[in-house]
Formats: sequence, structure tokens, C-alpha cells
Amino acid sequence: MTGINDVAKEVGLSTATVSRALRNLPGVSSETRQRVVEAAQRLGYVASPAASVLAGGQTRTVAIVAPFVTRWFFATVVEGAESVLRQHGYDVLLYSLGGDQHTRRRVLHSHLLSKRVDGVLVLGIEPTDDEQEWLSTHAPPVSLVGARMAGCPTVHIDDERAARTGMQHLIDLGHRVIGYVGGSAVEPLDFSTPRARLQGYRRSLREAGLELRPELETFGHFTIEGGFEAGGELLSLPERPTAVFCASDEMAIGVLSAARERGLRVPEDLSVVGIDDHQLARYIGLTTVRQPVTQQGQIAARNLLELMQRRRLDPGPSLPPRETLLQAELVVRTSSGPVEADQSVSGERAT
Amino acid sequence: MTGINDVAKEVGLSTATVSRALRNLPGVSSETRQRVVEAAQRLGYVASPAASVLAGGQTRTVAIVAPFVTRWFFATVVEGAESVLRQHGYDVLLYSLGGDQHTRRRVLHSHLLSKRVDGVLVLGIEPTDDEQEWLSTHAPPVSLVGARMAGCPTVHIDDERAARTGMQHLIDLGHRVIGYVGGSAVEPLDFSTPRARLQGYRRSLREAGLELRPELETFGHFTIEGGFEAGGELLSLPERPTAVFCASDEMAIGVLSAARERGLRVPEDLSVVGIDDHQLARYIGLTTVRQPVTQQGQIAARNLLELMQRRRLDPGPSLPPRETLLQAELVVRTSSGPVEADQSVSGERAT
DNA sequence: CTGAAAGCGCTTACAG
DNA sequence: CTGAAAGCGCTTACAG
Repeated sequence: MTGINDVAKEVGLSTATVSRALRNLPGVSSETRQRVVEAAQRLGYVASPAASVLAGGQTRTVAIVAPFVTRWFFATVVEGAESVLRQHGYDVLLYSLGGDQHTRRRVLHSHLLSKRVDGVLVLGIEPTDDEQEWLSTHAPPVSLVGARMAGCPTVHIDDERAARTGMQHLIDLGHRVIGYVGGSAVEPLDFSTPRARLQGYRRSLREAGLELRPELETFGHFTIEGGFEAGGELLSLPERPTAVFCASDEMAIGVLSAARERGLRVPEDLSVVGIDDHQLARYIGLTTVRQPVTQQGQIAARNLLELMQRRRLDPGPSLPPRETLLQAELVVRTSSGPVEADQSVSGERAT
Repeated sequence: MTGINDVAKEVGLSTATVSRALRNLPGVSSETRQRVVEAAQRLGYVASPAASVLAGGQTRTVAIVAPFVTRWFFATVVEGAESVLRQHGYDVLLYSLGGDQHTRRRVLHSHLLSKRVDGVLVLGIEPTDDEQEWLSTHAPPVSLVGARMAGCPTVHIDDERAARTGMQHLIDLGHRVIGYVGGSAVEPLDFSTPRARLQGYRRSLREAGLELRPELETFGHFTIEGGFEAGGELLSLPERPTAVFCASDEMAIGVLSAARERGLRVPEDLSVVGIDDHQLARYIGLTTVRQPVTQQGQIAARNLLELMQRRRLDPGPSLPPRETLLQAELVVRTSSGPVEADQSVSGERAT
């Protein structure tokens, strides 16, 4: 494998000069630089990352930490972030936690990260206080999507408000018994998104003077299958809700499926609304609260690039962290409609 | 940041012994090993990957190269592979090519990989002859999913056969005019899967004595949206097909949506069959040819682990590469049905 | 079983 | 503008 010495010999210069020339550092005559670049090209030389890192360079690598990559939202954010990072010459180390606490611990709470990457992109996970403390003292810069961490830039939508937007739509349509399909029964403290959406659901009900009923709150774990199960529960209730609001489109798809299985017409017998605007949503006519997803990945990546550059240039005091709040907007399709006459009877009872 | 020297000082031993103890190498008394491990733990020491690699160790990192991570198939394979690799202590560098030739070139055809990772997992891309030659001389072991490369282990289904399975189902139901939604009009040589599925479609028609018509072959780029567009074309044909076979479930979902938009009943007016068994398939009643997906990622990861281990232990002649052919099976749901009376008229005409 | 020393392939002050 | 030399933090023969 050709090393920097081979290139140095080839052009009759020191490795120092070769190193500087290849990295476009100042202080190399343009003629020399050109000769070096040509020789390197000819010999097929690429610097050994390990040696560069060890000698004090950067790793040119970023870690992306996400709970799952099979969920549409995270896969899309990863793709958005990855392309921006790659354009800037960074490689991406993927840590898909898979809900595993052990892995999470190893990844977030060990020295691995700090010596391996120049920055960390955290998706959809709210680091605990312990983790935050550890990260801020040991780890390289952190940038987040859909979560907050003291002193770090983040990009997200207002989840509570997004939920309220979807709920308001249903309430405006006259629905009075509205089921909810959210994340899981016991939201861990470190997942703020599902908590905020649940809050939004509840607050909308309260402000509309509607009753909060525990049996209307179900949990779909952000999967189609989970939504199907949760939808099944809701539709089996003695007093069946006339609408179901879901914390994600994937769960909404599950609910639609549960409705179909029971022969319910959508939206005549049941209205369903989600959050995301999943790629599938427009094709199945799902009413949803759309959030920009690729864009969140891109913005988070740019935030991270900026932090890494800042740390390189000037280890002084950092700017106040940026919080980018993206707009989510209601997209009305065919899965939601007004309460029908026979439905509103049960709806009135509920009020 | 605590280094190996700090640990060595702490226990009053040489760095060599500390290094050996921590990596469980033989030739260290168990008492010594225990002291070292404890000290390392206490000091929060983790070896610098860069230094380990440079000193002759392995990178403990694997590259996964995939065209897209937002496609369900690839995301699922990645998740399967990643969890196996992580269990074995490997990190994963993700290269999502995004159909970009430039990125592809940089990733597959530069020295980056060879110095950065111990192995490469290639998903859904058939390296060109040039790339194969380069990879086999410069790169670490390669393991593939859904593609072949000389001398490398691979796992995949028989794509032509999978297509024939789906097609036979439609033919058995009496369909005589069957549309096809595949990858893209000009399949690059390096994507064998779409080509093989198209072959399967054609061969099934020929063997059933049915006519191959160019206007029945459309292209959906393996996305829902692409399937929707392609489906639209097929359903606008003067002689509308009574069935559509799709090279992936995501495209089939698009076709279903196009049918719905036109008010066509499924399966009475149109049968639709896909390949994959996408997580959504059972919830929308999609008939499909199921392939194991997570499993392909896991097997490919194990193949790679084995190769990496073999290279470590014994750089001698390697075993003949393993080709794992997984079974794909028809899953009949509600999106396919027999040709109806009024349909078969046009069907008969087509014969 | 343990240690001293060389070396992995770069980068970076420091000189000139 | 260029070079000699130290050093990044480990691992690995080689001795003992």
C-alpha cells in the first residue's frame, strides 16, 4: 500500500511538504503542490486515516445515533444528514440502537465515541442527565433532531402543537370521542416526542371541553403493526370513537387497516389522522400533519459541521446553541370527514 | 483523556502487559489481568482506535454500501446486518450511494475503504468488472446481498424464480394481459435484481404462450411514487391489463393507489402482486412473493465476520465462496383474484 | 509471565 | 517555501 513516503520519494520532497500540499495547507508553492498532487494520483495514494487521526488530525467521521433505521422518519433523516456530511468529506458511523439499553449505554456512555468521531448526531433520543453530563465533558460536538440537550443545537417541530393541529381538525369536524394511538404506555423520559404529542392530544380535548378517558389512549409503538393492534382495541370499545388521532402516519396506517378489517368505512364511520406525511400518505389519502423530514437531517448535519469547524478554529466560548423550529402543517385528504348523523349521537353522549 | 500509560502506571506494569491483558491475549496471569481490567475500568480507559489500527490491529469497522436507506428492503437489511456486527464488536460505516455515480466511485474505487475498514458489505449493487478487480486486490473481504461478485460470499433469493412465482399465480387465475412494473427502463449492468425479475416476467409470459408487449412493461424505480406513475400508464392503455405484477411491494402499493384513483376495484377489476412482503403488505391485503429480509442482512454479516476472521488467522487459500439461496414464497392475500367474465373477453383477445 | 524498544504512517511545531 | 525530527498511542516481535 503506497504511503506518504513513496510519494515523497517520487517527487524528491519531504513528507512534511507532501502532507501540506495534499491537504491544501498554505506555504506550498503552487508548482510544488501540483507535482505532489499528480504523483499522489499516479501512485494511488490516500492517507491512512488512522495515522492522520493519531498524528493530531480529525477523524473526518461523524456518528449518527438513532433508535431504528427501519422507521421511515429516521431512515429519511439519516439519508438527508448523510448526504450533507458526505458532501463535506465526512464519513458516517451508524449506531442503530434498536431500543437496546445495553447498546445505548455502550454507545452514548463510553469513551468509544470521543476518540472515534469528530461529532455526534443524535436522532429522536433525549439523552438523560447523566448522559448529557458525560457527553458534554467527554464527547465531541453534539447536534440533535427531535430532542433537546443543554448547550447543543437542535432541529424539530413543535410536537405538542402538531398534535393539537391534527386534533383541532377532528374537533372542527364535530368529533367528540377521539381515540389516540401514541408511542408506548410508559414513555421513557428520554423520548420527548411521544410525550409532547400525547400532551397535545390531551390539551386539545380539555380545551374543547371534552372528556379525557384512559381507555381512549392506546399505544402503537410507532409501527404499522402496533397501530393495527391499538386501532383494534379502540374500535372494540363499547362506545366506539368516531375518530382516531395517531402520533405517526405508520400507526395511522395500522389503524386504517384495523378499520378495514372491521368493515368500517373511512371517513364515514371513522376518521383517521396522523403525523409525518409519510411517503405513502398521499397514496392512501391519509390526512396528516406534515413535517419536513429530509430537511431536518440536513439542518442538523449543517449545525454539526459548523460546531466541528468552530471547535477546530477557536476553542473559545461557543455561541448560544441554535434551536430550529420547523413548521408542521395540516394536509387534509380523504381519511377524515365530518361526524355523521348516527355517529354524533354517541358523540353527544360523550360530551 | 486517559491513555494506556496511565493504566500502566496505575498498576505498575508495562504498557505491553496492559495491552495484552485488556485484549485477553494469552500469556498474562489471571491475577494480573484482573488488576489491569479493574484499573482500566476505574480510570475509564478505552484504547484509541486510531492508535490500535496504526499499530497493526484491525479497525473493527465494517462498511455497508447500499443504494438507498429509505427503501424498506435496504433499511431492513442494514438493521439485520448491523445488529449482528455490533454484537461482534464491529462498528458500521454507512455509505448510502443515493444513485450518485460520483459517490459510488469514491466509495468503491478509492483507497479509502481499504485503510478504513476490515470488511465491506455490499447491498443490491453488482460491482462492475473494473470495480471487482479493484476491490479484490485492494479491499478487505467483501460480502454481498442481492448481487454477485467473483470469489465473494453472497446471499439472495432467486429473483427470476420469485418473479415467475408471482406471475404463475396470476396466470393460474386466468389473467392473460398482465402488466409489469419494474426498476427502470435501462437497467444498468450493475443491478442484477431488476433485470432478473424482468426476465422472470417475460419468461412466464412466453411459457404460458402469452404475447410480450412492450407497452405492458413499465418502470417504477422501486418507489411508491414510481409505481403510482407506472400504474397510471398501464391503466390508461387502450386494452387495460387485468393484472399487474410489480418487482417490489412499494411499487405495488403505488399501483394499488393508481387503481383506486381510477375507481377500479381490487381484485375484481385489477389484480396486483408484488415481491418482498413489505411490513405494510399484510395490512393492505397485498398478495406478494415473500422474501426473508432481516435474515439476508444477518447471513451476509456472518459471512463477512467469517471472512475477516479467516484472514486474521490464516492468510492462506480461502474456501470456495458461499452462495446462500433463500426461498421466496407466494403469500396470497386479497389483491389478487380470478379474471371476471367481462374481463376475460379482453383477456381472450390478447391470447 | 513480563518488559524494553521499535514501529505503524502520518502531522506539526520549530528551524532555516 | 521546505525539511528534520519529535510525537500521536497503541501493538508486536524479541528477550528474558
